[in-house]
Amino acid sequence: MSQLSGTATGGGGENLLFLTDEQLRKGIEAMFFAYRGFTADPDRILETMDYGRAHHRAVHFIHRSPGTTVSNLLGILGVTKQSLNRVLRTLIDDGHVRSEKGRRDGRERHLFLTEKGEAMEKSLSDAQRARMRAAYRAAGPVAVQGFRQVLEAMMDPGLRDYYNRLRDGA
Amino acid sequence: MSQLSGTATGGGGENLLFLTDEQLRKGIEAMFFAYRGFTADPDRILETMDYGRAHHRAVHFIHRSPGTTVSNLLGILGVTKQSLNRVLRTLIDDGHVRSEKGRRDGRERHLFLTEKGEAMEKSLSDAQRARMRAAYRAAGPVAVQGFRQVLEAMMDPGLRDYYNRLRDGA
DNA sequence: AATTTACGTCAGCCTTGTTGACTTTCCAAG
DNA sequence: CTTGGAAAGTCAACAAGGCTGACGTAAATT
Repeated sequence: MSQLSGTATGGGGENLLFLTDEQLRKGIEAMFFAYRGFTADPDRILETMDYGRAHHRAVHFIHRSPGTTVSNLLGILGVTKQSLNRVLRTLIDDGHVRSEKGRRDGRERHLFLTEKGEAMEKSLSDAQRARMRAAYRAAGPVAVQGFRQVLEAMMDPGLRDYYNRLRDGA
Repeated sequence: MSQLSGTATGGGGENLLFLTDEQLRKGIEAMFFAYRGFTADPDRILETMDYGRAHHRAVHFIHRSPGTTVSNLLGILGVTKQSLNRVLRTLIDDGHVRSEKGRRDGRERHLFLTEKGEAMEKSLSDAQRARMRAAYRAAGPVAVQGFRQVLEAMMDPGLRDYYNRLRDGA
């Protein structure tokens, strides 16, 4: 590490004019530990119902975009249809998701949460939002703005498009 | 969505005085998509060497804290010793990691990267840092500050302690 | 001397990802 | 109207990487 960074503000080391490997490494570790926290609460709930993170992801995006198709979901989640199908199968069998044949295009299946599914989604996202809300409150509005900016810049372009399409109401 | 937020700045909707479920959901999705980007580059490299994310995590923290013990690593990674051992076993067999019996406490095993291991770590972290650096550059120093603040607030307290201990040089 | 700690390992199980092959259904273009 | 290709579902087999439980060994602690 160069002596140059010795001039940065003591404790925090917030001088980001040059992005040292040190500072980048801290960001990497922050992502790692924060993601653990991010998933911890829903994970605990999912465990009690014999579901996993994969189910949560599917439920989240079906809730977010009711009537979305399977191939749409495949694109968002980035898994194979066999993998998704296994998860979707159990969700449908358990009465959390309803699959409806497309009226315009009969090959497509449009996915919806049932009332039961919506209730489950709510319990999962309530837990996740609670932590997010606490973090937002603790960090403040300016930090939240920066948080989102950095995350968006980290996404793969293709996924960023998905993200923005969702954001603007797909 | 209440009409009240209609007064927020047009495009961004950055009024975060009340944390709506909408805004929190965007943050949740941002975490999801960004984490995918975060792991994408190392994942591609790891694939070529028959390693997975688990190996990357182990290598990262051994590089970060050379001489760290197995139980230390267990605490940081939050997996069982059987799970970690499987990964560690292959890393040692492949000559990426060296395990050294403790001199003060002979029960402990201190873990180090070999030269080969350091080289691998560098190729992985170079890739990950490149994306992080680009994101930091794109978002700017203020955003980076906020990014870190929110992430830290999202961590579980126990993991936050680990994070800070690492941060301040363990 | 007995107990506890740190580590390693065997065996078996589960989730969630993968590939490959095959079928059904249906839209659209020739 | 036929045919090609897209969307979906399914079967089978496999791998990574989690997990639990049980057991063994060396070394520190009491």
